[in-house]
Amino acid sequence: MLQVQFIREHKDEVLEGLKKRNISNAEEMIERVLSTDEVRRKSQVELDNVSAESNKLSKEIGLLFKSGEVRKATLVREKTSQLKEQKETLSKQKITAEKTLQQLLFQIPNIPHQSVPYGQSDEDNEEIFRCGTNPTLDESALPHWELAKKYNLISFELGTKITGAGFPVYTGKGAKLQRALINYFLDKNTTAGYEEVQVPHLVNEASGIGTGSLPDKERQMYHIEGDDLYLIPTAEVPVTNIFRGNLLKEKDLPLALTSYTPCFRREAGSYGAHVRGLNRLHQFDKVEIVRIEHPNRSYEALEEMIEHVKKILLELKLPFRILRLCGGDVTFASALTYDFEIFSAAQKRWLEVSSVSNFETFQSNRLKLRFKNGSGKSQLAHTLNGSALALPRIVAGILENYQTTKGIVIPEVLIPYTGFELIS
RNA sequence: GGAGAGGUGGCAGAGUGGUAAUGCAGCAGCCUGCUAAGCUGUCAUCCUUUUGGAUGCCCGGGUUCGAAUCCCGGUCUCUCCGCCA
Repeated sequence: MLQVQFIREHKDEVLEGLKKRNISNAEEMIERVLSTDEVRRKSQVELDNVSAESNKLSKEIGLLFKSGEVRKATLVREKTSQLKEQKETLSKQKITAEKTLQQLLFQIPNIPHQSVPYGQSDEDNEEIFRCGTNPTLDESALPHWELAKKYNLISFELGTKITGAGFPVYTGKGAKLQRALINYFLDKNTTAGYEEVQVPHLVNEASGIGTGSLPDKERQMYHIEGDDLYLIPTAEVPVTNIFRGNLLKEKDLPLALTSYTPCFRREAGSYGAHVRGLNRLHQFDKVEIVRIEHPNRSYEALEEMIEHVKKILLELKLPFRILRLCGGDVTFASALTYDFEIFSAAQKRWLEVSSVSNFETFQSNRLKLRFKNGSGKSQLAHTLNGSALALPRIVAGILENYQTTKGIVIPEVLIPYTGFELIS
């Protein structure tokens, strides 16, 4: 959430940012924010004045009673009833304005970083890096869902039976490969300085709001009605919320955490051929990295995260590219996002396996996540996160790209984790 | 699930109707010949921004001229009992 003060003082910058996101009614939105803010401030001033007056009288009454001047005290007391009424109306006015403002602010996305390119959709994303050669498979090459069936690695049917579409069951070496990847990712992340944490997979409303998953994207999260909890769509939500409401010391920064969790997404309305197999699921596993940074070096941190994810994909020897998301594609809360896509050779398409973002103060403002800076003032920290990495599409990529006539070859770095070299 | 106790600033910790003590840490300044001590201010948020004012004691209501303090509802934590992986 942007700070009103920021919008007030950087109106043009905000408008430019919203334009980059192709928000057509940006001017109208901002005008409404500013006018509501004005109402809010005005009613606050009025309320403050009336309250000051009534406080003064209250004090007087107290003193009069103390000195035994009961009659005088009663007289003054009569005066206060009018003020009380005024106070009530003004306070209602103020609260209404505050609530309206809050709702308006909830609807305004983060301002994209200056390096974010203009664009409408994912087609306008800017490729900034490409690595590895796409393997050329022969005619008999199979997509991963066929391979999964052939080698008994994943059963989509079983998942459908137990739960529904999009909830696969991993079996035998498929399950083992999955676990190997999780351990491998966690090891890479902890070696790079991220502290491993295990967090709840259900979160409350406040946590959802804190990271920006609520209130706008309720449709993406599964909601547990009876207890009013949400299944996490990503570890980002519980992990970042560890620090909700914290006032950190400057020397505590940066904080770096990693966590493995399953992720639950409703993905309402997305069906069809390109969501086959592991391409898009309602439940999947992911290892996430999260950082809390000093604003001065959050973009440096973002670069470090990019390099880190890059290194992992290079080790796995999967062909990949990095995209800088354009204004039309960058997510609501993010200022700058880089997507990593691997090339899935049998499907002949790119699959997103990681998304690394800097949210600047957008989340920390909601979270009230601050630190005491050098001059003793509290200041909002920057939050960042990224996948390192999402499992299913990595599995898809390995199955497809590493398929041979003998079977599926396990990438070398994973062999210590799987305990086998070949799936046949 | 039942019973009891409790939730106060970054932290510690007073305050049981008269408007948030005190200590530690932090920040700024002053002073002082020794990595220290002392003094002053600052030290939650918002508005005005110059003096100032308002709000804020887990959340939401209520009583009162006035609520951290009293009443009602909720929530979380701790202790005990019960149940249990």
